[in-house]
Amino acid sequence: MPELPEVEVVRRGLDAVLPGRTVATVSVLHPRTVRRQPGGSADFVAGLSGRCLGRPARRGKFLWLPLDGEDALVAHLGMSGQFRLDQAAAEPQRHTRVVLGFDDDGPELRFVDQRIFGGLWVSPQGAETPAELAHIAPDLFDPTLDNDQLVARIRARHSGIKRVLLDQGIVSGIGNIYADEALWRARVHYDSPASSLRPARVREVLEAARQVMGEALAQGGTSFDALYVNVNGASGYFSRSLAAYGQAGRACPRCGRSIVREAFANRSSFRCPRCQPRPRVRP
DNA sequence: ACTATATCCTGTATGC
DNA sequence: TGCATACAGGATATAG
Repeated sequence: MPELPEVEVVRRGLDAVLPGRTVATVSVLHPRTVRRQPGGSADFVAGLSGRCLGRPARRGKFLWLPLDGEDALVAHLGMSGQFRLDQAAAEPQRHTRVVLGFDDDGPELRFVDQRIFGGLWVSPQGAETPAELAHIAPDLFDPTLDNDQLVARIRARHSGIKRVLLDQGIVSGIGNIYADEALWRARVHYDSPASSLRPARVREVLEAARQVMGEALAQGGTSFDALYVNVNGASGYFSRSLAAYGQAGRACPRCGRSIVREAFANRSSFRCPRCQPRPRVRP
């Protein structure tokens, strides 16, 4: 599942190949992929054709490519979205949803997405920051992030700490994997009320999230299967470094107790029962 | 305003 | 073997 490190790997892959190239052809193979485009496929094609791409930017899990002029192509990978750069003659991947061809001999850009939770759209005047992302908070690597203000916002929430970490309007880029890993590193239970954590504790959680995502990025991201790969189709290697996420029944790398899996908000949460005991104050 | 949940989607794994 | 069910979980609309 692409979270900040995986999306950043993709951004870097696109950055190496796309800037300065001009879109010649746009094929929308599944309308759902452009569901956030006002005017649908026709407006998406019209908005991209003939445009020259700039350097890709990212906020949290969102990517965007400035277009010549002031607009931008915005992308979210969702659960299973991939950008692939392949020569036009190469066999198309199953679940290819959108293809951009260019006016040169370089590779075409394919958006492949099995589950279609991802999407693409053209944001008018979105080159600087797309208006549709106004509600997405800065991520932990954003130089404009105000860490003290973030700590205060987190502590102002009446919800469990993991729910708050996953709220992209508070801090962006963290998903289920890195939330569990950060909480394991900081030895915090996912249901600890955010408002009950001391500021220093919240800072520790954020620093743990920053660290684990930084390490994951250095290893090319976390891949469990072919659903997350870079623009060349290669997997990242961080899954072998996970301490908690997906490790139910395996020994906690710190204390040896068995990691447990628990239902959490229609999904799963993994923790060490000894390092991350349930807090006395229940939410 | 804030919080929680249902929903979208498809391939894979598991159970009977 | 075949069928049904659970599961993976991003963002968002909607309900409370």
